[in-house]
Amino acid sequence: MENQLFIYNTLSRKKEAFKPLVPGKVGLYVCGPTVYSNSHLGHARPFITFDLLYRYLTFLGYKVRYVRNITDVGHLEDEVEGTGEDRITKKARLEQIEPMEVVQKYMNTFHRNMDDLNVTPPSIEPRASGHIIEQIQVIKDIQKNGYAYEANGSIYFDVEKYNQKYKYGILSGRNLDDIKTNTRQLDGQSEKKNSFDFALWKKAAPEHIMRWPSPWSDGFPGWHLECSAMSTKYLGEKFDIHGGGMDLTFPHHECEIAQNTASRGEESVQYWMHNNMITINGQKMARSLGNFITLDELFTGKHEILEQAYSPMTIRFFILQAHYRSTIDFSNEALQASEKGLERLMAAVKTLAELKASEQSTVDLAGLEEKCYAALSDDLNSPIAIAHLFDGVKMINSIKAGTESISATDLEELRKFYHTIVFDVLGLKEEQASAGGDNHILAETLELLINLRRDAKANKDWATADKIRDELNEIGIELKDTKDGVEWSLK
RNA sequence: GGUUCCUUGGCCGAGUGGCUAGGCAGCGGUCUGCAAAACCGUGUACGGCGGUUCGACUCCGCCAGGAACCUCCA
Repeated sequence: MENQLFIYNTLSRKKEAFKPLVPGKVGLYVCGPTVYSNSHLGHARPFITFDLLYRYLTFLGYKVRYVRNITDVGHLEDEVEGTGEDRITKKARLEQIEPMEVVQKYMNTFHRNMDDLNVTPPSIEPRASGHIIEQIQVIKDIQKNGYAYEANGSIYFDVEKYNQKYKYGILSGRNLDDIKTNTRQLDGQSEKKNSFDFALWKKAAPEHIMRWPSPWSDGFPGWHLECSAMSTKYLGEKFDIHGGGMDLTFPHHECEIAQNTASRGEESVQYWMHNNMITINGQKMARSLGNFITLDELFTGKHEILEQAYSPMTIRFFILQAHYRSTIDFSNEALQASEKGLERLMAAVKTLAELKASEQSTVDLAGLEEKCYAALSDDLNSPIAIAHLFDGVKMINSIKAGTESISATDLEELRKFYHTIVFDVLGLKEEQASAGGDNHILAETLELLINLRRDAKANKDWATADKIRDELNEIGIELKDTKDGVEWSLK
C-alpha cells in the first residue's frame, strides 16, 4: 500500500497514520439513522463521507467489514418521569400504525435514498431491536464491574464512579468537574444519582408500546447501548474506525466509550472520525430545528426554497466538494454550481473515450494521479482531489483540441485512472438525462419538429426555425444545435 | 455560562510561513444564420488591531461577528 492514509482522529485531535489492527483488514462502524421520518440532506453527509472512506480503503487494497446500524428501538425525547415517550412510539401513535411499521417505512425510504446517492450498502446493517439480548448482556457486564445501579426497574450508568478509575470525557475534551458545574439540575425527582448519569435500561411506562423483557423490568435499552453491543458483536472488542456526525461526539460516543470500558476494562476504537454538519443560512440543518430539506424533496424539487430539482449525483458531488470536517452551507447557488461542475467532469469522462493517441505525451499524467491520491490519503481531502481532476479535464479537452497530445499507453492509463477515481472511489455515476427514450411518442414528435426546423434552416427561413425552437423552449423543451446534430432535453 | 471551532475574491469552497487551489457566476475569445451549449483564456481574496519573523492569509495575543456541543440530533 504505497499511499499511506492519514486520518484525523477525534480522540487525539490530530491526523494520524492509519494502521489497521489486523494487516490488510479494516473494521469500520458508522452510526446509522434513527428511522422515524424521512432522511434529509444533513443525513446524506455522513453516509457519503463514510462511503468515500469505505471505497478508498477498498481501493487501497483493504478488506473492509463495514457495519452501519439502524436505530429502531426509539430514544426518549425527554427525561421527565412518566411522560417520556420515544420518537418512534410517538410517530406511530400519530400515524395510527405499529411502531415497527414506522420503522419499516422509513427504513425503506432511507435505503432507496442511499441507493440513489450511490452509497454502497454496508457489509452488515444490524438493527437495535434485533440485539436486545446482546445489549442486556453489556448491562450485566457493566453491573458486574460495579459501574451501574438500579432504580425502580431502570439501570443507570454511574459516571462519577467510572470517572474515579477511568476518565470520562476523553473524546469530547470535557472533564467531569466542568460537567458538574455546568449541568443544571432540572429534574428534582429523578431516579438518577447525578444528572450526568445516563440510562442503560429504562423501565417502560404502561402505555409505552415498544418494550422487551429484561431481568430488571419490561422496558427498552438506553440510548447509547446499541452501538456498544453491535460493534462488539460484529467487529470484535477492538476495531479500527468508528464514524458518525460531529453532533454525536457528546454524549453518544462519549457514553459508548464509557460503556465499553466499564464492561471490559478497555476501549474498543482506534480511530474516531466525525463529519461536520450541513448548514442552511449558517445554521445547522436539523429535524428538531425544522429547517431541513428531505432528500426526496431535493430530488424532485418540491420544496418552497428550492429553485429546481437536484439530482442525487449533484448532491453527492456537492458534498464531496467540501472537506468532511468543514461545515457546508446549502444554497441553490451552491447546488447549481455543483451541478454545472459535475456535468463538466462527466463530459470529460465521455470525451476520454473518443481521444486519439499520438506518438508521445505532452501531459504529466503521473503527476496528476499522484496528486489526487495524495489528497485522498490526506484525511480524505476530496475537494483537493476533485480540483486536480478538473485540471485533468483541461488536459483531456486540450488533447481533444489537439493542443496537447498523449501516447497510447498514457491514454489507456488516463482512462483507467478516471474510471477508477470518478466511479469507484468518489462513487459518482452517469445519470440519464431526462431526454431518455422512455416516451416514444414525445421522442418521435420532437424528431418531426426537429426535421421541420432543419428544413427551414436549409432554406434560410430563420423565422420558422427560431419559432420552433422558442416555442418548444416555452413548453419546457430545450433544443441545442451541436456539431453532431440537434440535441433536446426537458428543462 | 462552560467546552470546541470558524471568519478566504460576487457565491460555494481548499490550502500554505515566501511559489496558480478548484468549481459556479462575470468578462474576453473560438464556434454558430442567431441563440444556447461546448471549449479556451482571465481577475482579484484571505474579519479588525497589535506582536513574532528577513517575510504572515498562514504562528501568537486581543477585539468583533458567527457556529457546534453541553438535551434527541447525521
